[in-house]
Amino acid sequence: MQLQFTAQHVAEATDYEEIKVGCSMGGLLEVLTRPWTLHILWLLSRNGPMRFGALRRAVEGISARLLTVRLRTLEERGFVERSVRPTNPPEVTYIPTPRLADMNLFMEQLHKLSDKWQAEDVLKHTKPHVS
Amino acid sequence: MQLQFTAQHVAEATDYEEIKVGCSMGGLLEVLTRPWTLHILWLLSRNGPMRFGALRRAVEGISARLLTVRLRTLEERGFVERSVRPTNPPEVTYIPTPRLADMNLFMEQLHKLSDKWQAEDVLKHTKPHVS
DNA sequence: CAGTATCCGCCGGGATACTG
DNA sequence: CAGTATCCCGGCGGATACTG
Repeated sequence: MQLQFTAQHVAEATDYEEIKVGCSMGGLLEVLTRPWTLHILWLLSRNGPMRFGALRRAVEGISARLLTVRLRTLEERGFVERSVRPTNPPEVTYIPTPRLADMNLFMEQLHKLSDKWQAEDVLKHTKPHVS
Repeated sequence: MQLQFTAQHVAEATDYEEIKVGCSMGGLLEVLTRPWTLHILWLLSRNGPMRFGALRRAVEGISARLLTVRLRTLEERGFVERSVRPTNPPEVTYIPTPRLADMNLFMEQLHKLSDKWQAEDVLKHTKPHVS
């Protein structure tokens, strides 16, 4: 949209009450922003299929219980497929779906942006005064 | 890894433990996935500048306290600019920055995806059996 | 209007123990 | 290995009251 906003825009910034968060977007955001969720998706979309244990170790600090809960939700939402090999011991692998591949596109974009912004912030922080 | 930002008195009530991801992405995700944050950004990036009250009404269910906390963080991270007109009553407007405009790009993508996925899910639900 | 200060209830999520 | 069941605590965030 627009990059620059003038004082006029500020003055006009009144009655926006009618605009709400879109329904499908709202539900999606609610799921994606639960703790660890994006981290899990980020790992799976970059690494490809991962076993439960590997995921558990990669997502440092998460408990088994919560990882299970998150993966179940992601499975319901169609972001991962759960593949079980009933061996002994069992081997459960979580496989990214095409839907997750779609998400990977903009997760990479966000990753690039985060690098760019961090670089900007570091510059600003190490050079607080203009000489 | 993470920039130190201090808004002690305000932030201490919402002091999340840092999620370790090992790159700039981690700190960003940690901020963005706090409750309401993406909703706020989504609204601002679509609507342009909004006043505090309008934002409060648009982000249905959020309390004034938490909205303030979130906006402070977003200001520190450079996603919004806070503009105060010391009239009586005061008029405070939150203005999207170029950085938020960058984010808008992939938020729109995510929005499109969310619509697409919802449509898919509805189809799958109304047509459980393939004829 | 746009916050801030204070209190406090609730539940998300960790820890632990156990199973197929 | 990949979970599930249960208990329990900390702190997130809402509610309320107040101010410039």
